Parts: sequence; C-alpha cells; structure tokens
Amino acid sequence: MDFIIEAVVKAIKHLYEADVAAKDINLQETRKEFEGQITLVTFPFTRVSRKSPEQTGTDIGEYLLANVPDISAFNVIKGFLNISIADSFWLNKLHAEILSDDFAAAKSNGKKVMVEYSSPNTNKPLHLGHIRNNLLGYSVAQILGAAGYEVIKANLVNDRGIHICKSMLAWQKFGNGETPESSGLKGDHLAGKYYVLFDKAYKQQIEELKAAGQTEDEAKKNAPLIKEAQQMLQKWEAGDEDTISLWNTMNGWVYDGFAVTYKTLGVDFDKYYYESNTYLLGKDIVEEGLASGVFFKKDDGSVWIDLTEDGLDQKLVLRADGTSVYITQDIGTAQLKYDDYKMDESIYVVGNEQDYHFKVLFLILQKLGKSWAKGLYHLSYGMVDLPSGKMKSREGTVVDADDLMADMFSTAKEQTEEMGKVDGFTEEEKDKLYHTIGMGALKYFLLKVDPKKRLLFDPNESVDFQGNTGPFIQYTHARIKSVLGKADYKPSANNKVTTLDGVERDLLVILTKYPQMVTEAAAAHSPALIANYVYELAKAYNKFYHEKSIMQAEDESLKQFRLELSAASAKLINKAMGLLGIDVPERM
RNA sequence: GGUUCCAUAGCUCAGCUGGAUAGAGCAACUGCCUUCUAAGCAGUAGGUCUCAGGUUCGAAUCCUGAUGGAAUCACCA
Repeated sequence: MDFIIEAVVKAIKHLYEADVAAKDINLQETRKEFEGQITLVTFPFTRVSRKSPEQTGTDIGEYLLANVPDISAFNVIKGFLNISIADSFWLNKLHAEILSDDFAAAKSNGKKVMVEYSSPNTNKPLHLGHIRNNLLGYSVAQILGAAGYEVIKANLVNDRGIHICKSMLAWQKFGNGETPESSGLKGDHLAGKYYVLFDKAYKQQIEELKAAGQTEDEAKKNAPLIKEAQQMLQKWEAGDEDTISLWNTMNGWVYDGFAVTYKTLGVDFDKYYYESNTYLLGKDIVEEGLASGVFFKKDDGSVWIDLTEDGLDQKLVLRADGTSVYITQDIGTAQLKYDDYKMDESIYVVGNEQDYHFKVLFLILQKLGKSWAKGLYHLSYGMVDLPSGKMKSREGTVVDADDLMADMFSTAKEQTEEMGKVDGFTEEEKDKLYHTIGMGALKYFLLKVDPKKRLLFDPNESVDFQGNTGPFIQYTHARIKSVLGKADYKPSANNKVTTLDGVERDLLVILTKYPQMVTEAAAAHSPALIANYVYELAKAYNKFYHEKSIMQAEDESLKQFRLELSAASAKLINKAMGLLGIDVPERM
C-alpha cells in the first residue's frame, strides 16, 4: 500500500504545506463494520492542518479521491479516514499477481542464514518439548527460505558427556546384552530406559549412603555408580577402545530411533554437528582472548570474563585444569559454523531457560571482535508445561514424542471414520490422510502460539479438530479442491468481472496480504504469524463459500472468477501451511 | 536475594511500531445439510485487559511501582 502512503505525503504537502515522512504515516486495516479497506488515522496531522480530525480526514480524502486513480471512495468517522480501493485494483492483483506461477516465489536476498534446532541428547527419546523445538526450527527455516534467504538447517547433537555414560553404564550392568532387535524397543527408547534405570539405582545408593551417615551432597559424590560413570567418561575421553565401541553401538541405536521420529515429524537437516567433535573447540579462542585482554586468569589457573559492566556477572570460560565448560564449546562451535558457511545470520532455536547463556555467549563473541557476532540470534521459546507443571524425563512425567504422534494418528482415524469421509480411499490413502490430519492438528496447535510464550498442554484433553485448528484449514483446502475438480477449473487469461461483492472482496484483500505476512514472519522469526494468517484466510474462504454459489453462479464469467478466487485461496493455504511444515490433503 | 520473562472471556490464545465499541476458537445455548464436503456457516451469552499511579488528543499496548507466577544466577549441558 505504498502508493497510498506516497499520496498522503503529497496530500499533506499540498494541503498544509507541511512535510511528513513516509514512515510516520500509519495505515491500518479498516474495521469490518465500516466501509473501506484501508484506514488512515488523522489525529497526528491535526497539528499541521490546524483543523479538526474530521475536517483533516475530509481534506485528505478529497485529495486522494481526486488524485489517485485506484481510490474509489472514502468516508470519515471521527478521526478516521476510511479509504475504499477500486475493485479493479484488487482484481488486477488476483490476475496479474496471485494466480501467476511465480507469486510469492522466493527471490534471493543474497543472504545466508543458519538455523540450528533440535539438538538432542543421545541418552533418551524425544518428548513434547523437543517437538516444539523441531517444529519451530523447521518452520522458521521454511519461512526464511520463502523470504529469500539461503538457509542451512543444522543439528548439533549432544552425543557425549556424563549423561551419555550413565545410559551406557546402566546398560552394561543391567542390560544382559539387550538390543533394539532383541527387545523390539526403538533404539532411543532403549537408551532412555537405561538412563532411567541408572537414575533409579543411583538414587538408591544415595539413600544407602545417607542412611550410613553421609550428607546428601557427600552421598551424591560418593555413590559408586556416579564414580563409575565419571571413570567411563575419562576412558571415553582417553579413547579407550571398548568404551568407544559401546558408545558407537548405543548412539547408533539412538540415531536409528531419531531418524524414525524425524521422519514422522517431517523435519530434516542439511548439516549435523556432533559435540564429540566439537567439545575440544574453543580453547584456542580462549587463548586468543587472554592475549587480547578480553579474558583474565585467576590464581588457580581458571580463565574468566568480567561482564559486570554489562550488568552480568563474571563467567568462567575455562576450568583450572584446562578443560572446557559448556560455553567454551559453544564459542568454538560458533566459530566452526561460521568458518564452514560464512553465513550472515545464525539462529539458535533453544528454550528460554538458556536466555542467560546465550546473552553471555553472544556478548563474549562480540568482545572478542568477531565480525559475525552481530548476526547471532537466540530464538528463545517458552517451555511446554503440563497441568501438573514442568515435564521431567527422570520422573516419567514427559509426553513422549512417538507416543503423542501415534495418538494423533489414531484420533484422526477415529474422527474421520466417524464422519464417514473416507469412502473410496485405499488403505494406503487412508493411512496417509490420518497421518496428515493428525500431524496437522498437532503442528498447528504448537505453532499457532507465539514462540516466546510458554505453552500449556493437557494430555487428557485431545487436540481439537474444529475451529482454529490445523484440520479446519486442511478441510478448507480439500473443500476447494473438490469444487475445482467438479468444475473442471482451468485458469483463463481474460475475465470480464469488474466488480466485487463484500465477501469476495474481503477474501481477495486477505489473499493480497500474503507476501507481507511472509516478510513479517521472517523478521519476527514467528510461525505463529503465518498460522494466524492462514486461519484468517480459511475463515474468510468458508464464509465466501457459504454465501456465494460457485457452480450456480449467475453467469459464466462470474463462475470463472469465483473459481479463480477459490484456486488462489487453495494455493495460498497450501503455501502458508507448507511454511508451517503442514501438508494439506486433496480430499478429506 | 540479583537478573530476565510472563499476567487479556470459565479454558486455550490473537491484538503489528500507542488509535474507533478489546477479537477468535473451545466449552454452553439457538438456528442452517433434497443446492459446490456441516471437520462448515450464522447467532446468543461471556471482559474493572492482575492492581495503582504516570506520559499522551488517545494506553491492553509505553514508563514507574505493587501483587501473583515462571526461568536463571554451577568449575552441569
């Protein structure tokens, strides 16, 4: 709507001999109870007009009507100038832009961005929290791609450390050689089982030591199991053959399991980083920082950075014994990623419990003078909570990713069968449809909420399939496809329709907003904006569908126009849902 | 205790850089399938936008404070 902004600037110049910057002109959508599509708030201009808001609105409205061909009418209510744009303008948008094949096709902006997401630990299966992370990361990557970025989807796998050794040790002690094949358990679930077993046995040892007179802290340190796990970690770091072999075997099981989960979830990656390869990185950069005076060494030999001037604390970056901490690795990995791809931006999809960590990390990299540090962004999302509170792996209060997705499938199946909608489907088509609908419901449910906000999930209440949901939008798409099929729709070059009726115009106006929505969602790193948009679109279509007959339109050109409007709606629903990682069925 | 984030209908959420009478969905109640898919459409009811100040022509939105909640403040990751 830039042409309106420009015209308003000219109007004010012409009417009041005052200069107003384009960015100070605020257009908004006209509320549906008033006539028009675009509204200008006139209060800010009364200072230069020295007239009432109503008179100012009328002045500007008359100027616009006389000077801008695409403006067909206006009305002023209180201080609001409601502008009507000619139907020909909207119709031209439909034919010249929306229906063309390259509409909203990604035009390269010449920038490269990495989106790191998922980043699982290899000692337990994925849960609902990971699902939110994966869906967000994947969707943000799609959105950035649509906005013109070259996108690298990266997964930094946490495949080493004491927690991995815990699963390995427990398997060694209690596993009796159990494998995914022998147990029928998915590999990641098998590893998770032993992680839980370790914790159980460990807790028992702690209790025993406490009973023997040790304090809680002493008992936690002295329990034989934790000591063994620590020894195992040392052996792993020393490259002990047996330990490495066991580690490879168990991680292999887990990766096989993750692959299945990722496939069902519909996410993928262009690049995997493994902490077993990166955990030693960062030490040389610490040396660099010591030399340049960004870091300092304490008497015990540990290395720190003082961030008190930035309102943060002192932060350890290298232990006294010379080993790395979490942030050391992340410093090194950040450099590695940049060396690999030289990207302009790098996004970390990580929960908001790590806000402080990333604040510190980015600040350190800036202080180290890394030119690329300004392109780092922590996409901090809220935790997924249950009605009972936070999910805890070890306490068994997690909603397992695989279980949840299976539940969604069966719920979709039940609901669909109940409605008797799958007549004429093959078994294979049915399964595909249930998967599409079930995952659509789950993905939409998780993505429609602002990423920053915490999310409440009640396992006892099934995810809705009606109203503001994925299936509602999928249904709208299928419905359109059905009509297009019955009408044997084909695009046509010329169309004689020149005027729009209310619901048609409302729908078309929403369709034209799509490119702007993609830009905004990319800038805000927010799939929720796309979700809200596509819901608005589906709702508008259904209203149109209900009020206007397509097949029985008054004449052929009107029928053709309504088909085009339908085709455009289906196209953009498909595109928008694609940005969310949600498939839309042809029939349902 | 320090820091950061959050608080909108019974429930789950929208509300863009301040703008008109704060919007959806679910749940409740009413209508609408011999007409293109009723997973739909239309309607009723439901609000001191946590509270108190301030800035402004105008505040759910910005500022300050209070209250309630969450996260974090590890030589864990």
